[in-house]
Amino acid sequence: MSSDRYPFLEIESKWQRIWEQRRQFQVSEDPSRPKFYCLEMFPYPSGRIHMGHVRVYAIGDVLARFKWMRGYNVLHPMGWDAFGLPAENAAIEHGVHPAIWTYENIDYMRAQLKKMGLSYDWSREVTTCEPSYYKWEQLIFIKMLERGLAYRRRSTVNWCPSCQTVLANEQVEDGRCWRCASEVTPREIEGWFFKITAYAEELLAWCDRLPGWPERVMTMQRNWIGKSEGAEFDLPVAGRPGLAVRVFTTRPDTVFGMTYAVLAPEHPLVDRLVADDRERAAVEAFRAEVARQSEIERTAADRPKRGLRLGARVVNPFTGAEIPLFIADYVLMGYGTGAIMAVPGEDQRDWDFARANGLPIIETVQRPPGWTGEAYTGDGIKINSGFLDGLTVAEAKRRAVEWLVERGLGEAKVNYRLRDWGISRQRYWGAPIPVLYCERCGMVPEKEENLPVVLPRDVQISGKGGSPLAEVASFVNAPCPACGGRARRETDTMDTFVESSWYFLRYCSPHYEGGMFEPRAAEYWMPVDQYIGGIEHAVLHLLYARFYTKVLRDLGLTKVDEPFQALLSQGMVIKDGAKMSKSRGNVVDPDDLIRTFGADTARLFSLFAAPPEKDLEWNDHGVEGCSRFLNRVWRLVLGRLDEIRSALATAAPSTAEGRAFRRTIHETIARVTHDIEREFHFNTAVSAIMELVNALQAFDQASTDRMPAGERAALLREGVETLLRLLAPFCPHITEELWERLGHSGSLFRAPWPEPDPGALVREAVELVVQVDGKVRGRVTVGVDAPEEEVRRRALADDRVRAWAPADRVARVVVVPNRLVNIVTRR
RNA sequence: GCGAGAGUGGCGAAACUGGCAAACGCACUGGACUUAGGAUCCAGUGGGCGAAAGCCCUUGGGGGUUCAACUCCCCCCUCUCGCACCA
Repeated sequence: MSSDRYPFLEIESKWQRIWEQRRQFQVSEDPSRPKFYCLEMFPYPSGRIHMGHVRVYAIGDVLARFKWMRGYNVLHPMGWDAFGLPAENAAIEHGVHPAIWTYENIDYMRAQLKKMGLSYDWSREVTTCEPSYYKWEQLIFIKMLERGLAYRRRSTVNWCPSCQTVLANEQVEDGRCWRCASEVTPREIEGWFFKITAYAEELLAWCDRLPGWPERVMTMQRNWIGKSEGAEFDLPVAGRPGLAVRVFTTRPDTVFGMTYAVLAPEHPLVDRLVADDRERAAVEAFRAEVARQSEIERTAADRPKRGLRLGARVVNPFTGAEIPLFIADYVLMGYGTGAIMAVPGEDQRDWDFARANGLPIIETVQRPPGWTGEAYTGDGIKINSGFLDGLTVAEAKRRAVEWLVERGLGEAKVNYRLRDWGISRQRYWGAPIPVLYCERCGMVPEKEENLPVVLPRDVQISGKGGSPLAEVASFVNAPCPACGGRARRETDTMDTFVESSWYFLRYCSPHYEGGMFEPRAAEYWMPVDQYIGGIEHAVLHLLYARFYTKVLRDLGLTKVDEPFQALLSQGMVIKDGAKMSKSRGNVVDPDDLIRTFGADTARLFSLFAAPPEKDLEWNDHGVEGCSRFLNRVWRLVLGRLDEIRSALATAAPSTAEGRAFRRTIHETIARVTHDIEREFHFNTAVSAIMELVNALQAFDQASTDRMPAGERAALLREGVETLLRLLAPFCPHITEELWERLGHSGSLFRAPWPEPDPGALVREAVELVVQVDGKVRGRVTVGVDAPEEEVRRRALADDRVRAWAPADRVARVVVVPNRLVNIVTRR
């Protein structure tokens, strides 16, 4: 089975060694050359790489090597997102220290990646759990603290009972922990936040200015930021001067349709509004009922809305009318003011609630004719709305806000769904938050010269809850940086998404000791020209990194507004229709794959089987096909080695057959270049290369006697050398080896990417399809750009065409130059 | 419910700004070479009718625009992903 295969194991390790010895992919800033920063999302060192890694790194490597060959100075780094919970869980389960577990995994996975033959500058490897790395984010934390961008507050947060820590909003999916899928529960806790909301508007605005990002991701980010424009104003409580319910609405035009108002159950005003013990008891019972529902139940679709009518009433300032006031579970304390005016005529939720509770419904927008729906949210002319009558919705919104502002009752207001990023984690394996709590001075940041605050190694990790750091006296007890008195260190660590929010900057100067990164290096390399990673980070890492970059910019550290120029979000690797997972037993192990078929085959298949943004269905037979293809290339080149080596470098064919073959070569160059550069359609680029191999083989077999030997050899050489160069980014080992065996001394990756020769692309003649009434009935061969009259005459002269379209029935002839002729007939 | 994307052979997929649907690969069938082959090479392979030449049909369904529609427009169906009481 293996005797006919090319010796991929030897060849691959040989070239991996040579590239490393030559430091082939080490780069430095070189202003004389255009730069290209190619980055794939760095992995978490979970233990072993999986097929998803193989795919994403193969995609990045094709791009990086392609850019190398096109003359770019390519930064292509790799590192480790090394802090995180699995390390700590491993410690709890197996008693191994998180650091040891992490570094062992890194060593293993680095070796695996090296076996893939990836063009990384390994001298820039970054590991985020090292003090020399997180030192700088501690420094930035202090600077953010000074500017109010980092702050501490008590709040209700998402608590994962299994991970024993707080989660950011972005890390909760369907009410469950993004990592372990446990149901999260609300918990009142003191914690640290980054003020990402201060950048909501800018993050949103730039969503329209990143054309290199997939629309899908931008839409998810826009929705996540969730900007809504409207008005905020007071509804005075009837008979309680000085007390008012502040409401937010995006539809100030509908104020005349307000028939009741609603507070969130936990709204602080509720306690002041209850009239007596009986009402208080009812409120408490209602609150308890709401609290019993889990997050998942609360957000389930079509949940009936439940509410409790309070004795207090509020006044609609526009009409002076007193309306009832409720607390209800469909109003959330966390958004807007935690209170709404209810307009059942124009809001479906209010409509549902009004119907269930027998409340009146007033329509304030003229329905379109034939309207049969319930609440109407479309555009139209205002009715039943006092001074707003006759206006459009947009005009009425403006006028209503003016009215509020003139009377000092309210104002225009923009709300965002985005919340500040909770970064405190009550866990050990993360970067310490560099602040202390002094008995006299209160909260005090660590002095810059004392950074890094190093995470101690010697801890007891029990998993019992609470940060294990709290038990380490030598860590916790430290002098106050302000007064020198007794202080206790913060024992929360930072969310690991903080490390990944700036690693791409660290790669620019990974050994720089004067700061986060060397400004000149970052100015040269940033932004990342092409970022590649999974869609699962659409509102996690990709939003945090954008935010953090803007913070660094505003601290004067970088000039870039956005970290990632372009984003390619690759699909999953699936097998038998489902994501690969141990429990399904459909996992393909990259080690096995590389051992059996070699890295070039593994790379080729993962690039060929599907376009990068789509899911890739793994198919063992398909892998064998790719292996077969590489063996064919191997035999093709070695079988003609002497002939090719003796040939002239370029061919000037004297025969039509030779010219046709040379045209195929150069058309392939154009196709492959276009597919890689413009579209990232590596699958079609590979198929074009396969077609070239087929053409080479056909030429090799057919041309032996019919062509001068020198011409044949020169064409074979041009074909084979072009093939190797086009295939090089995909399968770097076999192509380097064959390139060397052809007698080249330098690396293939120092050879320029081929350019199509315009002269070779010229055709003398083209075959046109002749259609009659849109159906193909014949073909004619004419000169390129033949005059329309001639094309028409030749098409009509074709025997078969005449049978379908006799001269007397021809109504019209459409000629598309160099493509086809369509003859339209009268019936 | 809202938003985004997608529906093409037995399978993964191609088809540039409307111009030969199914490139390339897998699988399958037949043949060659072989002691043998699951290696390699050659031929075939969307469906139907036909001995063949050829004819008809076919890109989720239905309409439309056009000389010409996988591609553009309208309606409908299905699937995937994201958001989901955000006022």
